[in-house]
Amino acid sequence: MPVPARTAALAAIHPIQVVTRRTGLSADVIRVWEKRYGVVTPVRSAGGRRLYSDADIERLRLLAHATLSGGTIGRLAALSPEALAALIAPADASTGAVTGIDAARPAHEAVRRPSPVPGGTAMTAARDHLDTSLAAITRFDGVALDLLLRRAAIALSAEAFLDALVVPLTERIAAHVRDGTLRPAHRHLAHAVLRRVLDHVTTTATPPLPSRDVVVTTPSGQGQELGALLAAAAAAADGWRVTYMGPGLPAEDIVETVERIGARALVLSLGAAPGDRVIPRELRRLRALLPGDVAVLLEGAGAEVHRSVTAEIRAAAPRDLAEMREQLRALADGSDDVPTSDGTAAAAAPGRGRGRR
Amino acid sequence: MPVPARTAALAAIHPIQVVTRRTGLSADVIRVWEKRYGVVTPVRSAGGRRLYSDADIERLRLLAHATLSGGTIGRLAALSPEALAALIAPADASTGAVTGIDAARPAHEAVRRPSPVPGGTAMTAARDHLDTSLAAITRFDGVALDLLLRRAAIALSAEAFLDALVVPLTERIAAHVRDGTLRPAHRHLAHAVLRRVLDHVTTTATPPLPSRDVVVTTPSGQGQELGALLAAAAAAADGWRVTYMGPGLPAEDIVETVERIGARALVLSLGAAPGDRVIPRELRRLRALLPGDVAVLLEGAGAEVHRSVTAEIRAAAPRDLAEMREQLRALADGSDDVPTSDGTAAAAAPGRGRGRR
DNA sequence: GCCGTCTTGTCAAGATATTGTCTAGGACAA
DNA sequence: TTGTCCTAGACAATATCTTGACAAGACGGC
Repeated sequence: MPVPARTAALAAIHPIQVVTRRTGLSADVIRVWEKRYGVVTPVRSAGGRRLYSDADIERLRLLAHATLSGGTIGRLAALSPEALAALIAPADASTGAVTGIDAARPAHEAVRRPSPVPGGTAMTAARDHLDTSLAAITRFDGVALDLLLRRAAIALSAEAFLDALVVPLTERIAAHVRDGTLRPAHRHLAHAVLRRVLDHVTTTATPPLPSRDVVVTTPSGQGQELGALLAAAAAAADGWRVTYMGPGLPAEDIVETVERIGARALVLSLGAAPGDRVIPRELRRLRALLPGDVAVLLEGAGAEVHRSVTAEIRAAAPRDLAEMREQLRALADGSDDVPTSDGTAAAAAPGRGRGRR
Repeated sequence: MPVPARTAALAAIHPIQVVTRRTGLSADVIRVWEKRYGVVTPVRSAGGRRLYSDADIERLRLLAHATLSGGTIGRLAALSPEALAALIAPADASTGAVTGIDAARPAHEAVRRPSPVPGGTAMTAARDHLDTSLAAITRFDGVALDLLLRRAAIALSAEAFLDALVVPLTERIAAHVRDGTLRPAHRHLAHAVLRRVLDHVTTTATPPLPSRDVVVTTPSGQGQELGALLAAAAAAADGWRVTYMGPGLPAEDIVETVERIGARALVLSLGAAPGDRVIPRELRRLRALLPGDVAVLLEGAGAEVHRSVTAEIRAAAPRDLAEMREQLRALADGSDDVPTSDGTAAAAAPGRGRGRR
């Protein structure tokens, strides 16, 4: 195996506690795996303490994921990193993306993925994270929440993190604020942290190499950006190169962004704002200005509210993140059609070029 | 290891207490780190007292943050600033990104980074960053901009990064959009990236230890959050523990946040919105609800616009970041003796040792 | 189905290593 | 004089290490 020439990455300097955080394994397990199966061979400090390299950590994390999928460590321990990755990839491709981030190492290869279902274990794991996160919010501990979420993003797959943790978390927060268990200030704090973490997930999960481009934003008049960030993170974890533009973009600027980037898809996040007059107008203007072959996805509660306009501008309206993923994938698989919620094919006027420079 | 002749331009003039304030480390720790691990080598005054340069402080802050993630100071101390930064922001997927994209040129160029912190040339260094950043914006390259800014934040000191790069950059962008050289879409892109980077700077610069707390937000009706993030980053770099709450917070929620956290100061960022009726009302409500010993600072163009209210609610109105820093520092110095009129959560009483962890 | 064996994660105890804080005695600065 | 800073050493709190034991499942044979 070729040795990467990155000094920082080579440095084997992480004490076991860091490995604990980044792999989700207990220190005991890490040690016993080393002793019984020789999964890694960390160097030792002068005082005899184990010092792990990023590569060690990466391998441990791969193993941890692989065992979650059912294999026994005794057998997996002998496998090469490639074999491990191959084993995990079919079950959970997003791992590759998120993994690449922290370990700064593995390639961004397998972006394809068949079965989206993370599995029952991931759900229960996510529930734990959910409870601890809520506890942190309750005691108004933003730092702890930040840490917990980042850790969860690593421990869980990107998909599980978003679907089984972030989404339920925001819903629970909203519910608690409604029934008075939490104050609005709690929600603000949580949202501030969530924005930060989601932004982080998005940028780190975004594949560096040229790939399918998608622009994510919120139309003019929409201030709520959590949904947009969620969509951005989901798209990024799914192998799209995301350009996130923040909330409240006028139609002209959206169009210009899409054209300059040459994006194939545009995801707009719409909060529920019944009776809103601005949004429908912006959406119509958007479709008029937008190249015909750019697919438009309306994410969030607002898509339901403005359903007639949604149909009118030939936009897809995924019900949730899972549906959005499917539609994005359909888009990526070469078909220019995005299935709309009611089944009609949306978008795609392949004849008209988009006139890129 | 080349030993660069230290330019007198970057005066090493800070006594240890300033370092204490700006890093969140106790004087004991700073001294013992120097003695045991040689993390910095401050010059001495005629009387034998340590005098720290800004670069020293920056390094100490990086180290303090790096230890937070679990690394042991004994090993971290030997690391280069680049390696440290990579450790703190393991999310360096963007590095891989650009490396991969223009892989045409050898990676060495990126690794062999130049100029740590030249004193008098700090401004020229910042000018370079400014130009390259503007170029990235012009060609609509958000990924490159992100990378450039993060690098600059490491290469320059936090102060220089904010004052000599970010602030001028936003001004130049605004000017270019005005005169038509850049499109609004460019500005949106740049702001989206800037928000992300500033948020990152804020969190990484915020001292992990209990220290003086400040809450940064934007009052209800203010959507623009770049200024608030800028102020947050500046305060964090100055040793305050920042709780950033995002834009558009109603007075009640601001007050509740301040009280729950036990913050000593509140920074509100106000954009220029002449004729605004909501802001003055919110500000008055705020002062009425807020504990009397909480200092209020109004940052941004809006403070000028609402000058009468500013005076009425006994708020400071710094003209720029430098002035805000001064006022914050004065607050930090003076309040040692100021008794808390209200018995709420005595916060961090400085002076004696502060509890680690 | 039942029972022994193997696998695997967790825990305990006793010893070291590492690190932050504190004390004491003295010097310097305003 | 008073407050800040310096050095050196002592000390307490964590983190980690090693060895060994053990419980819960998984598995295979009867």
